[in-house]
Amino acid sequence: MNDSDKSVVSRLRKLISEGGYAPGERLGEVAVAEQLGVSRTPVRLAFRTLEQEGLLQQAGKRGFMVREFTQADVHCAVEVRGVLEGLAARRLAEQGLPEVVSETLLYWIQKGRELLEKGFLREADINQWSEINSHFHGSIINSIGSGVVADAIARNNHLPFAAADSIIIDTDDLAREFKKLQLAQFHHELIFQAVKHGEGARAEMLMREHALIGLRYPELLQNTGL
Amino acid sequence: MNDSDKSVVSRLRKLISEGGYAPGERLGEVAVAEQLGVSRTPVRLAFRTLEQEGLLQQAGKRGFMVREFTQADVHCAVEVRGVLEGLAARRLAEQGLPEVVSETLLYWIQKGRELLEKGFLREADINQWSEINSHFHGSIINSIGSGVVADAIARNNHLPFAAADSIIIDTDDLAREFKKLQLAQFHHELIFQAVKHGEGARAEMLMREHALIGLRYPELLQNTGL
DNA sequence: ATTGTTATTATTGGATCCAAAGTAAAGGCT
DNA sequence: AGCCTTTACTTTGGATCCAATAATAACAAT
Repeated sequence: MNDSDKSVVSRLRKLISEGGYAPGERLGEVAVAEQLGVSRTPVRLAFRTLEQEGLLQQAGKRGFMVREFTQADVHCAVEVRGVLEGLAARRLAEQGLPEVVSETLLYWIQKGRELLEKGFLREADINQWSEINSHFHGSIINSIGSGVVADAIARNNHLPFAAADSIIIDTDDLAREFKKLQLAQFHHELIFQAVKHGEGARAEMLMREHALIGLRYPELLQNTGL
Repeated sequence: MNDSDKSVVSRLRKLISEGGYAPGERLGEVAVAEQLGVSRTPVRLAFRTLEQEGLLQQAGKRGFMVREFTQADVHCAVEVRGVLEGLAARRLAEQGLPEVVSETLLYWIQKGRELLEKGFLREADINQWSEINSHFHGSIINSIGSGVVADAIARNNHLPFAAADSIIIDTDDLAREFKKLQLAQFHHELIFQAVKHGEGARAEMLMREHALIGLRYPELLQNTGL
């Protein structure tokens, strides 16, 4: 298992988002370099990248520290993804859904149906949903004729809790997660419908609501019999 | 007038956005380093930062090139700013406008009034408006209790044409620019009103429309007698 | 002549070295 | 004894060196 294959950036990103460093902790170049078994140079490069991504922030005049996120930050990050993906969906609806994109979206919707049709969720299904989900969203984002929106979303997704596939939190309560995915799948189908019919405003609003699934839905799904 | 004071990042950012390099042009580390009179190291660091900012992109497997932007990119970048600032305005309206923020916003609104009340525009006024404008927007963005939205906006603003003060384009037709600023000022007042009264949806929509001033308004202001 | 292979060159990535700047610590002065 | 100053040390920024790799050019073979 060659560990040095992965770039320093992604290794650090992983370490940070998995809590390998405490929030607010100051990161020294030498310390991290030794820990990762590389020299200071790649670490210095990585720090700049991670600062731009928002995972690190400057610690006074000296070096960087792990950025700490509040509950409000999490909420905002999810809303940011919502409005940005909403923008993408609206534009796609407004400028007309190309046939190839339509087919792609339908393909991933179908994949989602197949995954959920057995009526329950196995732990192994989670990665597969993640795949399906990111393809569905990616297809929309990348079909609006400009990479600017996709870039903005990608940058936001660097915040670990903001990424679209952070829906899955609780692997213990697979029944509830199944309900969540069922709802997400339904959202996908609604969004496709709206985009297909050129209903920009509806597509945008559906997408914005869709983003909130991971945020406020858990309690509701508990209590309603849905 | 020490030129090496400014960091390599900002010098390069300026060079790129002012067209010092052709879009699509490939940038070599050594060439740029020599041009700026520094070693390769700070240039390498800067390239990573500028890549994250979206001004550079990877050129195949080797190095970076100046990213080129289409008309669609410009349009999207402005809309991205619109939805993000719209989100900020909505949240501020929803969670209630704190008194200090209210006073700050009123202060900059007043400054705007004073700048425009003489009924015409001098070239020297442009920088002042830019100042007023960024303070107004900044106050909203930074008052929602999380830096995530502000960060996303800041990253988007790195695209030179997306920044909020890129309203000013035409210094030749100051009469038309005056009309534009008058309208922008009016928008500011409307947005404040909406936020003040907790009208989240209205505040959001006004802000989104406000972002489009630099994009589609020129022709209209020409023809309507407004 | 064209294509495939090889060799040379250019350019980037990583490591190390040196200088500059900041921080902490120790000692002296009031 | 407390505070200020000076000194020592830690840490980062910049430059240079070496190695790895991609691009290019040259050469050979079909």
